[in-house]
Amino acid sequence: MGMNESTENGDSKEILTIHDVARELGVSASTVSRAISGKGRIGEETRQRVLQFINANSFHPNAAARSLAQSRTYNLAIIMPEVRDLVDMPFFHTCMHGAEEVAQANDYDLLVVTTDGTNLHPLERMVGNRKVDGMILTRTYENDVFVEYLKNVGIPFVTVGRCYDPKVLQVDHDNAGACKELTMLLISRGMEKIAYLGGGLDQMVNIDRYAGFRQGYEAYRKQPDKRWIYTDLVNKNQISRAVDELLHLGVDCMLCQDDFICNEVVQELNNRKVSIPGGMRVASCHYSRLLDNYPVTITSLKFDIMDIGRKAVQVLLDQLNGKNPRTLTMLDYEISLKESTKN
Amino acid sequence: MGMNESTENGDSKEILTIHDVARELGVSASTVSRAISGKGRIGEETRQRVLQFINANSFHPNAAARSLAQSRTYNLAIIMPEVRDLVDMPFFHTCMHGAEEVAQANDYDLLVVTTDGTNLHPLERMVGNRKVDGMILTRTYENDVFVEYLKNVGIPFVTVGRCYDPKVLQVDHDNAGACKELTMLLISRGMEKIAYLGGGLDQMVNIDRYAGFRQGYEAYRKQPDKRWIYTDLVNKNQISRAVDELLHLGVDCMLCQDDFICNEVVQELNNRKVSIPGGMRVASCHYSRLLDNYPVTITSLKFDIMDIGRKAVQVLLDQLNGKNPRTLTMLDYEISLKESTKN
DNA sequence: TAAGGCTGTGCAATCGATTGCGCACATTTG
DNA sequence: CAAATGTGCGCAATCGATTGCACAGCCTTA
Repeated sequence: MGMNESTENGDSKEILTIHDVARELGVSASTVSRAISGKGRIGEETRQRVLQFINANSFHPNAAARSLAQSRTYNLAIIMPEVRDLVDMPFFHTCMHGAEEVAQANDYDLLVVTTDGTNLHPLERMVGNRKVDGMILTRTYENDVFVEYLKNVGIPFVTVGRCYDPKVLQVDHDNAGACKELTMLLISRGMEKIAYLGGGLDQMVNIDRYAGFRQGYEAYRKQPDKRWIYTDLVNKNQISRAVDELLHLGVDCMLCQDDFICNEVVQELNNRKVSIPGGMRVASCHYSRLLDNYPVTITSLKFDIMDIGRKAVQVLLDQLNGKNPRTLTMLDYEISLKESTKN
Repeated sequence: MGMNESTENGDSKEILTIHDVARELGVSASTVSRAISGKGRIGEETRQRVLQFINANSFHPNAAARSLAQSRTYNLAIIMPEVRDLVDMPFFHTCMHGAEEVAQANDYDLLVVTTDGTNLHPLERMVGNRKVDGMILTRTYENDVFVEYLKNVGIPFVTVGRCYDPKVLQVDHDNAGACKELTMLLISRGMEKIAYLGGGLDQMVNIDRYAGFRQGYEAYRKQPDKRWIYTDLVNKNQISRAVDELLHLGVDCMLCQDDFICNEVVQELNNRKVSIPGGMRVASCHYSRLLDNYPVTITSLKFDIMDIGRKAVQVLLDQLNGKNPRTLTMLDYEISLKESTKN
């Protein structure tokens, strides 16, 4: 071995530090740091030399040391509901992937944390720990404990979906606007008696969609009959009964709050041999591939869920970088008009 | 203000360091550290006093500082496939939640990283960074680049699902064993001509299930007819054609590699007005709620997917803690015998 | 040509924990 | 009672980056 100690032995298993790099290049560690960060004064030539070496040896500065020095972790947490309610997990997961995409593009990492919505402990640990720079809350309720806690400790965070506190950073689709537009469209297509099938008004999204439905009617200076409106459907039996009652009442169209309810409604109609759209028109305020199962294509609102995660991270990063993002970010939607509402 | 400077001002927004705690208690930082970690020599009384203070003030040691000192991050990464193939994302997500559950229980955090399966860059960053102590690979292929890379750099990792390299830590359900048992059960129930509908033999799980099917036949010293066997079904059309052909061949039973294929098969049979189990028996080597949509209940294998994530983290933690876990961990399954295979 | 400004770089402190070592005191032992 | 052993705790170095400050060398400018 004629070479010096710093010989790389075949494959470079040893992970370099900034000092190794400095020594190798005959400069000081500060210089290397400045070359990487681009902050501080440094000669252009030196800078290139360092950068080149770093790329060639795929050096990455130790995350812990950097965090400690900068008080910044380059980590974000996304708080997910527990898996129990599997039905709408795809929403959260898709959202998560959107978040991860943007995080990764900005050299941030995303920690997943699931909670039951009441136990603050995991959050407290992360906050005390200083393990993340900010958080994304994927599901919040009225007077949410997490929201209140995070406001209190002053950690940057964003809610996915509208938050009861307008001062909190939040990203959402325009659920109300979308449902209003859809309702108006249905009315304009000649539907006179539109039933609304919803449930779970403890969640903002459901509140907004229902409000949108009402606004759609109001825009035409009309009123839906109270008997056409359900806002407490949470299981199959209730939906089944609602469908029965609405068929008796002779409504034109069943506007479903979401894909699950819509899926049930379509099946109930199938079971009763009611054809769509011949015997009944159906629309959904949210699309998912659940609605792909049927021979008839379903009119629905389409929200790009990944976008919500992407935007949430963007907003959070803006906040962390001192740009002041708008408090409420509204995302676009699309109305997909299909056979199920042909008149 | 008669009190000293360290007065807590209403709510304690300031995050404490170990030194603050030490000063407050009139001990040294080392003592606090030892009280928390339980390592080193420390008097029991002091220990309790520190612990009590820490709990009362919800102190958590700074993660970055701890990482730096210990060269341990208490982070794990889970590498997820890209969202493109949404169909089997639920598997990965469920797995992720299992992993997160055990991680959280052990005061570890879980980073989600999605990759396209070829781009090493995100992994290289995490390794160079030292941002995680170990990784979980949720999907691996023959001679997987990630597996080879991680073996090379010597970071602890576990694969979800069987790995081509038997020396790698891996956690899986006993797919082969389960399919063998299911096949035998079907044969024992009088099915003579069992068709196998599968596809995607580039993935271990599919290879294993198919192998299990063959073993089930072999255990009875029988052979399935070649024409009953499909191992290349990847889209609806192919499945539709396969169902046609198999109906012509007059098979007894259609054993489907997974829930998606099974779902298609059931629909195709419905479309052709073939009743189940009257006209054809159907079984699936994997259950999901996709199979809940039908009036007839479907015989299937049930694997607890969260378990696979849980176990993956357990194995990884064992590895990190110096216990030598077994290389291959096999998980239990359940055979759910339902109407669809009544003879 | 001396004074002042600018540039590139290194020194050394710092972030907040962990941990080997040594000291003081208490307890046991011959 | 002196020596040996054990216990509890503090000192200070360490992990690997970042960053304010000082200094050397060069370029302006009067």
